[in-house]
Amino acid sequence: MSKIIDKRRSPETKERILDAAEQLLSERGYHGTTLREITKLSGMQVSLSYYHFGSKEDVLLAVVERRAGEHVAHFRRSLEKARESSQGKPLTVEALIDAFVRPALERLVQGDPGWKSYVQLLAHLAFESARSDYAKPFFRFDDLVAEFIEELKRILPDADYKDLHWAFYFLQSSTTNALLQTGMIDRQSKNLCDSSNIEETIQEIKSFFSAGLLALRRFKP
Amino acid sequence: MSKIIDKRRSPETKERILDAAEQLLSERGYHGTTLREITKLSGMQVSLSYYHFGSKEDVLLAVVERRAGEHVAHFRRSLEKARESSQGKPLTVEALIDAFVRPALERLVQGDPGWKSYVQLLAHLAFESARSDYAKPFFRFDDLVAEFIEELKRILPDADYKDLHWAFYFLQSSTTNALLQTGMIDRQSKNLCDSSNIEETIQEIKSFFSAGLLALRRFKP
DNA sequence: GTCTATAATGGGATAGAC
DNA sequence: GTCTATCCCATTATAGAC
Repeated sequence: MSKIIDKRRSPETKERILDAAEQLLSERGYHGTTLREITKLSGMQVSLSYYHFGSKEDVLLAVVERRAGEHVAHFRRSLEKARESSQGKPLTVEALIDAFVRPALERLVQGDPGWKSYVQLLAHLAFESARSDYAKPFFRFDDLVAEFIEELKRILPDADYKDLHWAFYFLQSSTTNALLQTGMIDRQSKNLCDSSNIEETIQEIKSFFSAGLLALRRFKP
Repeated sequence: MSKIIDKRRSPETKERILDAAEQLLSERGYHGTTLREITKLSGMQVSLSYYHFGSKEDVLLAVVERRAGEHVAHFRRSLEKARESSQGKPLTVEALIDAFVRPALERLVQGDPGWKSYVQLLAHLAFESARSDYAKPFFRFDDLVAEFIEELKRILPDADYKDLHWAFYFLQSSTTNALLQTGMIDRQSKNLCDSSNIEETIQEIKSFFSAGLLALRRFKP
């Protein structure tokens, strides 16, 4: 009882380091962030990050792994819910797109700032996976994408798989870019568009991409 | 005549450093690249990069500035050519999209590997401009985008400016992502789609986005 | 599990001879 | 304009006391 606060609680320490790492990695990138900054922000010692995780790359790994399962599960539930709502009938294209873009985009404005950092970090990693070693091990979304593509094929049975994949890829690109909230579209449109408005973003994605997808049906017998 | 090769030619030195910097910065990012690596790859001394440019950030700046003028001019010529081909009549949506995506995408496969590095570096900077200080000063594309939007409005006079901006933003996102050649779509589609095939990429972008854009016309009076 | 101290390396940047 | 040498500091990572 000599101390009011007992700092010796490993679980909290780990979480605090991960929280700080998540924030800084998403803001500054892997090479732009140091363990000193991370541990300083978390109020911990540098050596603790080595004790708990092993190396800098392991910290990044732990940051991603901490939420990865729930994140993927959220997508899957979202697709399930959409299917249930349609009661056996094929989904509408809009409902499918909504089920795909909402789980990630809503993280930007819902409660926990850690989730916002997480999805933005993932978005950056998706783009950096083109070049960087450390960004590769994180992408287990292929199965999930395959499920969405299959659902699309059910809605648009006469569309080519190839065209469907390309279209879905464009949807992914645009959604991932929207997650970053670069402010580019606000600037380009002289604030006619508001990328910080998530419902506006989702609505524009849905109406544009559903039109593009539905067109795949029309001219291909 | 005591030496066969006279290394003391500043113009060449600068260009060599810029060539190496361009390549490494596009492959590894700003924080992931060191001046030591750059000058080593170029066969020069570290101190020369300071003599010729001033700082690491100035090297990045010089890399971008070297080609920026020609790059923007290339876009503008591309739009001009499309207008000329249409002989006074409004462009087709497909022709406009082609004029926008081709200048950058063709750099990936046409001759000079420096240009490929340059456009990929720019693509990365576009995404990093969300967070990184050093990436901001590079984007002078707003006027260019405005011209494309105006041309779109001429083709689709009954479409909202807001929807047009969002649609064009999705086109930009998808094109920029395609420039990175992450291989994601190839993997997701089990090689049904080939992102290294530039004509396939351009064709898919054109057919998908022209359908989406044309739909903006239909349901909005 | 947490701390202090320190190793070992590599980073950006500069001085000064040639 | 180019070279060698070096400064100074930040970085990842580890050793060892508590």
